[in-house]
Amino acid sequence: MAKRAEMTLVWAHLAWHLPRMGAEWQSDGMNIQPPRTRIQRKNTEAILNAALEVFSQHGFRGATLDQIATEAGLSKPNLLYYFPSKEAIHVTLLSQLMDTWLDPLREMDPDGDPVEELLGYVRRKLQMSRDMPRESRLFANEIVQGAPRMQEALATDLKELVDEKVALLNRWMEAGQIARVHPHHLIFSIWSLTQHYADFDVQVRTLMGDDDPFDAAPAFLETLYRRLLTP
Amino acid sequence: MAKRAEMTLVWAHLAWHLPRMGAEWQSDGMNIQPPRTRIQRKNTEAILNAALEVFSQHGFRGATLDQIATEAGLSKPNLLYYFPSKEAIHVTLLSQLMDTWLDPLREMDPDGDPVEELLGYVRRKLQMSRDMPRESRLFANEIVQGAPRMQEALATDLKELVDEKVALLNRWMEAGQIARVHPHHLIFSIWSLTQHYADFDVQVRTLMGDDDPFDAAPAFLETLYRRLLTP
DNA sequence: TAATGTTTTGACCATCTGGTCAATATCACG
DNA sequence: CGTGATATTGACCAGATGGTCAAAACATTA
Repeated sequence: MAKRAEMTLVWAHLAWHLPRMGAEWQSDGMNIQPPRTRIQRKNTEAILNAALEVFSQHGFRGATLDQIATEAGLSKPNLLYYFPSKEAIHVTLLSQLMDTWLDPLREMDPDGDPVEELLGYVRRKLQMSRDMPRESRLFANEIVQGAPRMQEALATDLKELVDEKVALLNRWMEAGQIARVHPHHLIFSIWSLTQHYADFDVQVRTLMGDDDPFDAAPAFLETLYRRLLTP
Repeated sequence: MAKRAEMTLVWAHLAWHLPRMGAEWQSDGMNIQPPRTRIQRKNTEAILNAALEVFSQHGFRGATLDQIATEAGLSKPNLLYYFPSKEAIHVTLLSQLMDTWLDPLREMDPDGDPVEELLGYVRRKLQMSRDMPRESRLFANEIVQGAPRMQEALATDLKELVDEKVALLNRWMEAGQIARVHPHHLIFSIWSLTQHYADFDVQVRTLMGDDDPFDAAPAFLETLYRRLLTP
């Protein structure tokens, strides 16, 4: 089972600012607690939320620290008190959200009914496009532009998880429990079909007028995948 | 039949620079010829090609005039001799490519065999992702960020064409020639499944290793749409 | 080749933007 | 309440970037 990528020392930089720290958690080696004071917790949270908003809408380069700071209700220098650079905010966001993003795939259960497991995955993924469009667009922006800050994660964490699930799909196909299709392409199809509703939201809504795309999407995707996968 | 969007006076700005012009084409009212001299043709072409490269990779905000100029083999002021601003280049690119982008959909023939027409559309669209990934990413960048410079075109030209094809799909479904599915979602599915290979190229290739995604994609999509659409 | 139209460029400018820093304000706790 | 730790800010800076301009170089053609 692919492990969740560790949240590797996202807060390490704060150690720079912070003169010396209470022994109870300094001595503890790897076990560094993220935001320590009440204020730190509140502000880092506000910053990451603001950054998600701004980065997802304008991309890394198109976002400015001033925008993020304003959105977070802080001054720019104050922002930079919590994160050492614009890039650090972006990287933190990406790695922090990576896990959440992959959870639906992780949940696909080798012991469940194959078609239902896949349909469940599709459903969860669609739900995520509906509930977390900003996260979807954050990743879309990053990957469309060649994933300059994420290739590492793609080649390691993501690949590991995908390889594992591809193997599972292959087993299901060999057992005749789902139709034989190219497993990688099957997974890509689920990603593209579901994330499309978040990433291309403007286009979809412009073309559908008043209809909410998410009304009919679940049924459409269920039909599609039942017909594709039923052996 | 939805008309091709007119290339509305993309070159109008050049009229500013150009002192006075020979009567043979000045007097001709609307009929302004795009690049007039040999050099103009060559340079505007080089600029648009360079801009496509740079914008598709970095997005509007992430691209710089210097990058585009260098890529085009010109100096920055020289660039601005041909286009009045960065935005003008971007807009020109978008509207110039819009037509090409929609051609595959236009070609879907009301009098052909429905399933084959749709499969043909899928095939053409996939081919375009393979042959014109930069164009795909240019649009992806624009739309993910809310289509700030394209909403107009989406709501008019694109909507008109899509409405027309949705009507066609509905007729086919009522005649029992293809399975009944939500026509808008059907079209979106084709867009997302095919463009995914261009827009998320890095991710797809990272996960597939040495396999070329475009080897198996046609068969995968053919299977998918045959199973979905065969009544 | 002179004259006119066209293209190219170096130098320059204003603004934006990521980031620094020293000083000040606020907080937490003995 | 005092004191050290934490948080916030105004002023500032350097480099990047979109864009201008006048002058120079180059073409074209009469």
